[in-house]
Amino acid sequence: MAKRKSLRSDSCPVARALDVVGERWALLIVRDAFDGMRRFGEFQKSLGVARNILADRLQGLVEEGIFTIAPASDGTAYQEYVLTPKGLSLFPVVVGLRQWGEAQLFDAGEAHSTLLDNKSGLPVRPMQVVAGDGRVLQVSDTQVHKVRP
Amino acid sequence: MAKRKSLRSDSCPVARALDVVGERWALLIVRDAFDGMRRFGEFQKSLGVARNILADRLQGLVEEGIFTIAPASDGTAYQEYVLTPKGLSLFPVVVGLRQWGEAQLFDAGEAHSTLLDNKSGLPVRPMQVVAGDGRVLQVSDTQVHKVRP
DNA sequence: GTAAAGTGGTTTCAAATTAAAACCAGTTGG
DNA sequence: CCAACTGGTTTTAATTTGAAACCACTTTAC
Repeated sequence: MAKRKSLRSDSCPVARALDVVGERWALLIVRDAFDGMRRFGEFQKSLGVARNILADRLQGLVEEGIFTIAPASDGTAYQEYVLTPKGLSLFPVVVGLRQWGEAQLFDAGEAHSTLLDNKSGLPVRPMQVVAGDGRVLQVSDTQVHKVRP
Repeated sequence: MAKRKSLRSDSCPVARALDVVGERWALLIVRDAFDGMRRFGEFQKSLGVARNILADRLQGLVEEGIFTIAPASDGTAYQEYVLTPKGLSLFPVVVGLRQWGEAQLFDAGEAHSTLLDNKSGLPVRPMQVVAGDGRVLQVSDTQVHKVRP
């Protein structure tokens, strides 16, 4: 196939975002990091992904500033992959995907993991698009304001 | 390469969601649909994607129940791709990606499109993870409650 | 009514990407 | 100090991708 067209310079933020994290493994790695994983081997075991692919993706995510490489926190000479603020700010995206998956991709009665608020132990609220005055918005309540290309 | 491992049966909703929409074009097609596009040609022109790829992706999204095929609304014999409720419910995911892109992938002063509330004409609020009692949660305020695998 | 243009694909083919497995060097544990 | 662990890289083969050509049906223009 011809080389993938880069969307990095697209004026649409969705396109740019997907150019960076819109790949089979990227957000799963980030999800695992939200879950506390930091080591190459932890990600590899959790995801079952080929090691070369994982190495490539992690390097890409580091280049994108989503992870940083830090010395291992257990005192060994190994390294860890730690989320940057840029990576941490993907939290709402991953939670949105999680909730969509929970609602749309599981049979009734089929078990799945859930995201809980530590303080109350209860599930978090469904993600919603909210206007400045607090109204919950549907697609039809919004429009994209385009800038000149 | 070996055939891609399916995540369809993974107990993590994030993994299942990415198995369905975690592909370069899927959410861009959905984004265009949010923007009012319905015809094959509209998507093709907007995305610049090869037609065989677009045909394949649209067929997959129809099979997943994210789009339905409907007769053209302009009275011609052609067809249109219309979002189902399942597809419409991806709205918070796409908005989350948009806002992450806006915040992290544009230089200061670089123009980008924005999502506006029709009623006020103002940008929508940033997506946030919120607890039942209304507290805004960070990653560290939450944990995934796993079910038996 | 017919020809040209538009719509919505499918087919073909070369190049790029992916994955599995083997391999390897430095580190750690016993 | 030797075996196992960690974090990769290399090799190889299959799969996926994309561009372009092709095609059939529909609509529009004349």
